[in-house]
Amino acid sequence: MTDPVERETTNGNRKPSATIYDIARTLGLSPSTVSRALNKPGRVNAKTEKRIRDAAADLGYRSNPMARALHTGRTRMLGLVVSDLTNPVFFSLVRGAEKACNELGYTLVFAESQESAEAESGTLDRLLPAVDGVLLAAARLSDEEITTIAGSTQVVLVNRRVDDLPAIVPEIEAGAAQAIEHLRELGHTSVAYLAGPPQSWMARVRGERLLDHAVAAGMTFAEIPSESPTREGGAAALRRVRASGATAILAYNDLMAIGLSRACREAGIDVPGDISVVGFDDIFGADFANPSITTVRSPLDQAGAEAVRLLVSMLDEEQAPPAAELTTELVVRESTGEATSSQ
Amino acid sequence: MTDPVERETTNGNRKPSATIYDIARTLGLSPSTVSRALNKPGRVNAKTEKRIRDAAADLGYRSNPMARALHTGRTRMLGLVVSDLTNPVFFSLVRGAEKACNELGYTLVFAESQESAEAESGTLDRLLPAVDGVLLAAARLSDEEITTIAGSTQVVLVNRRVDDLPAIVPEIEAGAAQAIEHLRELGHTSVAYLAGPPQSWMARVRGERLLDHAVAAGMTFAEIPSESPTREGGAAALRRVRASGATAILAYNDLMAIGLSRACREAGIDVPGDISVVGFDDIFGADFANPSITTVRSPLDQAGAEAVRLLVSMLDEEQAPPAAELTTELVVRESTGEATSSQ
DNA sequence: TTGTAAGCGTTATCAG
DNA sequence: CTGATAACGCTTACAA
Repeated sequence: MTDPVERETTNGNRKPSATIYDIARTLGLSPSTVSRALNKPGRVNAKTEKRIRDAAADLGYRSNPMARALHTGRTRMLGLVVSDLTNPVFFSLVRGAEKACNELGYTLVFAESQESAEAESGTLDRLLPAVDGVLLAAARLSDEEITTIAGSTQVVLVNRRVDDLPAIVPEIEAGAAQAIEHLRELGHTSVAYLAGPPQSWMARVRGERLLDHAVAAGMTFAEIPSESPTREGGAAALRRVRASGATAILAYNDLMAIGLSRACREAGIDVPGDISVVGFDDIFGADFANPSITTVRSPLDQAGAEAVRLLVSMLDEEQAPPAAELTTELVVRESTGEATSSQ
Repeated sequence: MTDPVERETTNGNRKPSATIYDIARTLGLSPSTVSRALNKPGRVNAKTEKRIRDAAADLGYRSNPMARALHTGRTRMLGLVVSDLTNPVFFSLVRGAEKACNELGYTLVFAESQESAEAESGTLDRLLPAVDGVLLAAARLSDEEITTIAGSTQVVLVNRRVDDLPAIVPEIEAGAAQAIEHLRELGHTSVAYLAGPPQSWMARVRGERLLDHAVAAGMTFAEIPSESPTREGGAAALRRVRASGATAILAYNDLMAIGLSRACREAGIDVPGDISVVGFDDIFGADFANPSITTVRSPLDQAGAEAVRLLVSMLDEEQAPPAAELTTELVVRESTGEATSSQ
């Protein structure tokens, strides 16, 4: 086992990279001095520090994160758990998170909590002990599961709230208000919410706020259940959408809005001529869909970045940074228009 | 430092999770027995093994991957480096890779090699020592940079070739043939390739193969440069596209195809009436864009999964698994039509 | 079948 | 300012 040749075979072609011991040996110093020089600049004689740095560069030294982690208990890795990579909303989230991680010197570890919690537990079991904390953007996890996770590691929720756990959630109230106001201006008096999955916190809350504002605007409001928060789910809801008699539909997300408006057109129902459709999130494609989708944009990339910053500040036991406002914005496109009195 | 209270404060609320020592102690066994029981089923008395497993579950034990890695040299983490998360092609890649990782008991670590190699080196420096190997789907990395990386860790390239490094690349030849054949059948005799970035291996090779087949089909072939492989890049190429006089455009990717065909419509040029547009990849949105895009689909999710499997087999020094054929498929939609003799 | 002990590469404490 | 030395949690000869 101490035989270098033996190690090499188990290592594949990965040459055993240099350690602080190697540096120490070639310089006739002690490993602890090397460690200090590399991590605590200034606490070591300037000249020796330089010699050490040069030697390190020479040998192509890179500190072994595992060894460091073993001692410090910190891996400088953050986990990101999302529920469904198929949904483009997560792209911006991932992107924002990855960017912030980089800036803060962290590495992003990735997991998709597909399907049931059972199925994914293997993934989470592997993920959790490897990271200093996790971002949870997993609508499918139950509150209990989340509480459990929060018991064993630092957690920041994204797009969801559970108890008092730290969470980054773009404003929902304002978005609902903007959407309803837009429809009101167009003369709609009868709207329906094409709901997301009942287990989804965000889907429920959007529905609630939409209801609030619709009522306040003196509108008729119906809630239409759906099979899944996807394009297929949106399309499949067509019958109930028609049956509702509403002149405007607020879909839980853009995926459903796209699916629904396409299904409408295929059924000979004009969007927005016969019916208006509003989505949420402003995902990739909402602008070039046919019709393009009027939507309430959520700054998910910012949310990802904010969540990372919050998590890191928690790890460092600092004051949380002043959370940037994650404001929502109505983007008006082709899928909404004047209410038709006919129908 | 041995004081538990002291540790707790540095740990935040993360309760110091149980170790094999804890299990050993509560059971009056030795740590090595516990380790064996958990990792080498069968090499320990069945009854004690059960006791150990129960105790482990009881204490909520999870093995510390860092500690294990320190000894074995294997972290069971794989890196995935992509060049630009903004491009939806990568979604499927990430998804496929994540899925395969799960199945094989690996964890996926994620990095975006945005911008120049300089900027990202910090990221890579952090990533490389933490993983057992990397998937490189980074068109922006130079061949030299890739060779360097391959010198220090196991590497599998995706959608690209460099020297003899292991690579997963969906068939290109067939895709080019399919696209050209489709246009030939529609009567096009004059086509142009809206090129991707010259540094991109895939962009160059697609151009070459397209040229081969266009020539073989007796077509006129022009290559149009572009600013960037994005929707904006596609739209910005409109002038040169018109100037080319080609009746059909083969865009380097769907993003460009979408951008171009939209720009055409806005300029009053009908797609496919006046000009046909073909894309590559079949990204999310290609089917609901307006017009929907005829495209050569690459199975990027399969590619991601295959790449992971290949990498893992290399790590285990096994025979590479019989690589599944990554076949390409022409998806005909609205953006292509009969060639117009006018123009 | 089980226990003992060494070592993986760091960091941190405590002397010199 | 620098050098021993003891952890960190786990695996694996080797011994019992």
